[in-house]
Amino acid sequence: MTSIFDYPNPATAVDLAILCVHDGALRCVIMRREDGGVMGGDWALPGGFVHRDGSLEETVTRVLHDKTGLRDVHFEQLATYGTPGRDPRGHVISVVYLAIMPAEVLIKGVAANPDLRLVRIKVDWPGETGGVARALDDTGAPLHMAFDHADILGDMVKRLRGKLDYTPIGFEFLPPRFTLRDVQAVHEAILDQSLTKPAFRRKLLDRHTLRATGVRESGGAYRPAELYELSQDQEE
Amino acid sequence: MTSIFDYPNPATAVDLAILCVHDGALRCVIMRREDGGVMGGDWALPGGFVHRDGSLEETVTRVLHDKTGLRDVHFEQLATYGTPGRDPRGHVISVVYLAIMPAEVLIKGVAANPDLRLVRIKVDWPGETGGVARALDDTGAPLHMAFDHADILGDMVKRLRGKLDYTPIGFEFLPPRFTLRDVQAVHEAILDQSLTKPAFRRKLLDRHTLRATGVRESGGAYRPAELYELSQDQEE
DNA sequence: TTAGTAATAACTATAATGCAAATAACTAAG
DNA sequence: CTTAGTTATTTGCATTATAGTTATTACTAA
Repeated sequence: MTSIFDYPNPATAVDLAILCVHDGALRCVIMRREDGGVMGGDWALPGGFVHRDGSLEETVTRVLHDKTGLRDVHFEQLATYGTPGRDPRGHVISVVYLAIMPAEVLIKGVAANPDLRLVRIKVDWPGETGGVARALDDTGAPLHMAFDHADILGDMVKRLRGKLDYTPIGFEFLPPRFTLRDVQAVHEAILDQSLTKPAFRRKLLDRHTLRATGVRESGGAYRPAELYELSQDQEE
Repeated sequence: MTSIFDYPNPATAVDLAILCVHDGALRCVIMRREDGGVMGGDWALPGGFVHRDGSLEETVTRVLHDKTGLRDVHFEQLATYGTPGRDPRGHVISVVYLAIMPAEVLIKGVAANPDLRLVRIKVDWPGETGGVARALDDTGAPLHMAFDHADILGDMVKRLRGKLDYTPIGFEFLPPRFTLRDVQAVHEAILDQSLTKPAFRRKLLDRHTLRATGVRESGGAYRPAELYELSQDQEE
């Protein structure tokens, strides 16, 4: 019997935007391309092909672990990109996922693989206008992204900005216990604008049900901030 | 040379949620399944496979035209579903798109194909909580959806509700000229709750730059409402 | 003990929103 | 020609949310 699988199908891949917020900026993991030079691009999002009878989520988990050694990370689907010609190897449809975690976790994962770099993501448009994003190295020089990955990173920033106010996604960038200033730093990095402190505090305490732990930050000079955590029912 | 295309890939399909608002309810096109009986489901979203070197957008246009005869319709990506076992024919990854148009346009398209029905979509959860949706026929009886299509319809409602306030997506359900009451009817149908008229007017005239045409509704009894249109710069 | 700094709280002004009523525009009937 | 009936549109007010400023508190370091 003839099956749809006997016809030439495009291949399906999963690409990951592995993210954290560090030093006041949104950062993403990019990977040096092995077969570079075919196009101009030298850097790309880490990814892998979806195997027959493997789920998209399994593929995300596999790619994430293969590249960074990390497990048990929050991820969610961004969008799917399928324009022919976007990959010079052939027709590849990429389902892109965001993987979000605290900076201290991701920095360890990136250190384990010399092909990976954790770069600053910068956009030239305000708010949720949309457009491409650039990946900047530590000196501020832009790294050229392969395929349509600059567009994908732009869509990623737009999505994060849109969800930040109405969902608890910002907390995925933080460890289980965090100060309110930490949350504000995450929001400011993603929105690329400074926010007024008291207004932000109140909005936060209203919208997401945070629980004050009573425990305070330690080690720093000056007055220590209180540590908060998400109350159980809000943790998705 | 060995290529990734020599390995068994899952097939990629595009499924469409073809939508309008009519008679105070959000409605979607569903299709009688040819090979029904394999699972319990008899109705599904119309779809088609993505051909090698064909783009996702081309596939959307093709499926839409093949099933309804319609062209030049607004569409946008919802999400991608790839759990193995969701389709009994084999491992199929579906990229789902929303296609949105005025009711009078869609009703004509559905009439052209006896396998299609335009059914009311109903959810049991408030706001943007999320969950499954049900498809109801004209008598209010639920029609059983095949595969994971009830989940997809639920995600669709959630997405529409989320975008309604912050994007001009609601206007895609309306012809180029419309009354403010028409816009309110679209919002009420999608949100499944009634809104207060003056507040809704103001929000609309602030957020989206509408232009009053000076022309008035004709034919109806009682005071005719003024017709508005989107001002050029807001039309996406 | 005291100065310095950041976290937190209190206060005030402004803007957004929700509700209720009043006015305007039209049809249809007397 | 007038009037009742119905819906569109505008207006005004009460309420709530939001932003910005200032004061207070808690801690470190000298």
